[in-house]
Amino acid sequence: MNFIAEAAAKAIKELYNTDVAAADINLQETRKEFQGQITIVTFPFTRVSRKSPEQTGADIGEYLKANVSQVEAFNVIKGFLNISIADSHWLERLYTDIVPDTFAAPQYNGQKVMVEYSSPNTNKPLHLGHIRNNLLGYSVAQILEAAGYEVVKANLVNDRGIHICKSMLAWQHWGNGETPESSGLKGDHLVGKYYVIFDKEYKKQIDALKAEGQTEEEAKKNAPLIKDAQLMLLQWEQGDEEVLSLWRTMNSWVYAGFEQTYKQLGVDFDKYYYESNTYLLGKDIIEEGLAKGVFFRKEDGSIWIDLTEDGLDQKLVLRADGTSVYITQDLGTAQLKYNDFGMDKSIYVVGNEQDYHFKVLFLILQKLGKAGADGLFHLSYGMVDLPSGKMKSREGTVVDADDLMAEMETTAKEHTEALGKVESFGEEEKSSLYHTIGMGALKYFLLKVDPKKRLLFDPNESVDFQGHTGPFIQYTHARIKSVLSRARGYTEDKIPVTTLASEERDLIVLLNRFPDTIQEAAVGYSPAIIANYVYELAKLYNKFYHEHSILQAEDEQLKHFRLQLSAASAKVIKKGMALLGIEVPERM
RNA sequence: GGUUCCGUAGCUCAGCUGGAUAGAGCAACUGCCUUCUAAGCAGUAGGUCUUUGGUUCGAAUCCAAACGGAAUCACCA
Repeated sequence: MNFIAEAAAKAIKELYNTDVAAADINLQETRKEFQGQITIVTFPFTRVSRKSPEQTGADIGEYLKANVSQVEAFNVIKGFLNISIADSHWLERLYTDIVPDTFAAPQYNGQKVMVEYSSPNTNKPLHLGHIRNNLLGYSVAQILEAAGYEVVKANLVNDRGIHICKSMLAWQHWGNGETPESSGLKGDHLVGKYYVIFDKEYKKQIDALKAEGQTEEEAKKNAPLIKDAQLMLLQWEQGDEEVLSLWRTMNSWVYAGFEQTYKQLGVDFDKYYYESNTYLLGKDIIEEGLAKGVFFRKEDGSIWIDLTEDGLDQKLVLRADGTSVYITQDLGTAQLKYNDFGMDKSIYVVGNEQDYHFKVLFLILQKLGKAGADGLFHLSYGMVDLPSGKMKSREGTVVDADDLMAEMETTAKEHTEALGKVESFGEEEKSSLYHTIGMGALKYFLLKVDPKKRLLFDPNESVDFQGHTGPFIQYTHARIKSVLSRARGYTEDKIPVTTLASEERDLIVLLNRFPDTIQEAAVGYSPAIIANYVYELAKLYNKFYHEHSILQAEDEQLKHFRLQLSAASAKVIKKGMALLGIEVPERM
């Protein structure tokens, strides 16, 4: 709608002899209770017009009508100038922009971006919080790609550390050689089971020591199990073959399990990083920082950075014994990623509980003057809470990812069967439909909310299938496809329609906004913007569908026009949902 | 205690680069399937936008303070 802003700027120049940049003219959509599609707020210009808001609006309106061919009419209500754009302009948009296959196709912007997401620990299965992370990361990657970036999806697997040793140790003690095959358990669940066992036994030992008179703190340190776990970690770091071999075995179980879950979720990665390979990185960066005077060494030999001038604290970056801490690794990994891909931007999809960590990490990289440091971004999302509060894996109050997905499919099946529309479907088509709908409901539920906000999930209240939901949008798509298939073909030619019904015009106006919406979502790293847009589109299409007959339109030409409009709507719904990682069925 | 984030209808959320009478969905109530898929459409009801100040022609939106909630401030990751 740039031409309106430019014309309005010209109008102000000629009418009031004042220069206003077109970009400074605030255009908004006309509210639906008024005539027109575009509204200019005239209050800001009363200063230069020295007239009332009404008169100013009328002046500019007259000018636009006289000088801009697309402007057909206008009305002024208080300080609002509502402009009606001629239907010919909207039809032009439809046929030259929206209908062609190239609509909203990515235009490479010359930039490369890495999106790191998922980044699981290998000692327990994925839960609902990980699902939000995975869906966000995958969707943001799709959105950035659609916005013109070259995208690398990365997964940094936390496959080492004390937590994995805990699972390994418990398995050695109480596993009796159990394997995924022998137990029938998915590998990640099997390993998770031993993590829980470790914790239970560890607590028993703590209680026993406390009964002997030790304090809680002492007991936690002195329990034999935790000492064994620490010893095992040391052995792992020294390359003890027995420990390494068990570690490899158990990790391979977990990976097989994760792969299955990722497949169900429909997410994937271009590059895997493993902490077992990266945990020693970063030490050369510490040296570099010392040399540059960014870091300093304390008397005990530990190395720190002072961030008090930036409103933060002093932060340890290397222990006195020369071993890494979390941030040491992350410094090294950031460098490794940049060396591998040389990306312009690097997005970390990590929960907001790590806000402080990333603030520090990015600040350090900037102070070191690292290439790419300005392109770092922490996509910080809110935790998923249950009505009872936070999910805690040790207390068993987590919503397991695999269980939840299975439940969603079952619920989708029940809903669908109750509606009795799938009698003609084959078994394979049915089960694939249930998966599509169940995952659609879950994904949409999680993605429609602003990533920054915390999310409340009530396991007792099933995810809806009606209203502002994934299945509603999927249904709208299937509904359009059904009409299109009944039409047995339609012309691709431009139909010489002259006037549009209001629902038709509204649809074109909304479809026309899709490319801008993608950009907006990319800038804000927000799938929620896409989710809300697609919902609005589906809602509007259903209104159109209800108000106007397509196949029984007044004449052949109108019928073809409405079929084209319907096909365009289906296309945008499908593309929009794909940006969320949600599939859309041909029929349901 | 310091820092950061959040507070919109009974519930879940949009709206936040300041603009018209604050919008959806769920739940409740009312209509609409002999007509292209009723997982739909239309309607009724539901609001001190946490509170108080400030800036402004104009504030849910910006600023400040208070209240309420969350996270974080580890030689854990």
